[in-house]
Amino acid sequence: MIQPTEKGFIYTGKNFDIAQICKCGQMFNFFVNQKGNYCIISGQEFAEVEQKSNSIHILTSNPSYFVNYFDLQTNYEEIIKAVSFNDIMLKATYYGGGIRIVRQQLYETIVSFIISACNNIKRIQGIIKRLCVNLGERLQNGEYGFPTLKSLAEKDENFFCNIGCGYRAKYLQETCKVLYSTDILQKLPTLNTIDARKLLTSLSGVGNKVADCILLFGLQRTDVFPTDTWIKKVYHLHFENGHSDEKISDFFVDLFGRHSGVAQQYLFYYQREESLKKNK
DNA sequence: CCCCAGGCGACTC
DNA sequence: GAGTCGCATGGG
Repeated sequence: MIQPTEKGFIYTGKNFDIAQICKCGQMFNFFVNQKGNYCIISGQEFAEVEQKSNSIHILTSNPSYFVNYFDLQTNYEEIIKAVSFNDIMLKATYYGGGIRIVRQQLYETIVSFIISACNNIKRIQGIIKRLCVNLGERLQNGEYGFPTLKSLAEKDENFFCNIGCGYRAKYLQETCKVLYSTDILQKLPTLNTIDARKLLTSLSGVGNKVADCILLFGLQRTDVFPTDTWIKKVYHLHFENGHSDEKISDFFVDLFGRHSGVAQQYLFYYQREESLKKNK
């Protein structure tokens, strides 16, 4: 399944599509290079992913980091079987069968999803890129890593404003400072999902939806179901009309249980790609 | 010009 | 607890 090479490693397992992984809205710090390969920056680590028909070539100086990052020890075929019990999920898992939930660094996830609030994905990527170029360390290949928490905590509201964060500037400044000067980041992984969500929503700029994304993408809690505008479309099209975000989230957690977060990614990707196609 | 984007916080009742 | 509103900025 995982075979080391001189330049990284090769993955020959199932359920891996790098375009789907990048486009399902879980991470923002990536780009497509001249060869058409997806390049991922996570923290200070970098990987170029070459998707071939029967194998995934991952070029990186830190293979073990990306074996963990891409969640390669988890069997997604089992999860797909478990959640594909109705028509819409059969379609969504067929459509996005190569999605995996990547294991991102916690503070990077918190910062990224504060930026994501009421924002579009292109602009989120632009803001994060500017964060990296302004504050991140330069990597060997000329790209910039994600800034350290310390460097973020030292910046004032004006800095975040100037790189285009809009009204999220204050949230970012406050939360980075709090994360740097407390033990919240160390404590979060030790808490159960309910208590971790409570602690997360005490942070500036973190409400229920952003907290659920942090729980899912930064703390690997798949028993949550982030409800955003795309999920609301799915809910209204295939289930019921109305209801608060909170109720929609509860409905889907009841439906999907411990696989809720993964199911959410299939539905998000399916609905968003379908909508984008129609608008072309 | 418009509406929308992986919402949040403050305020109201 | 639920409903409204302002918030910055850019994509389409």
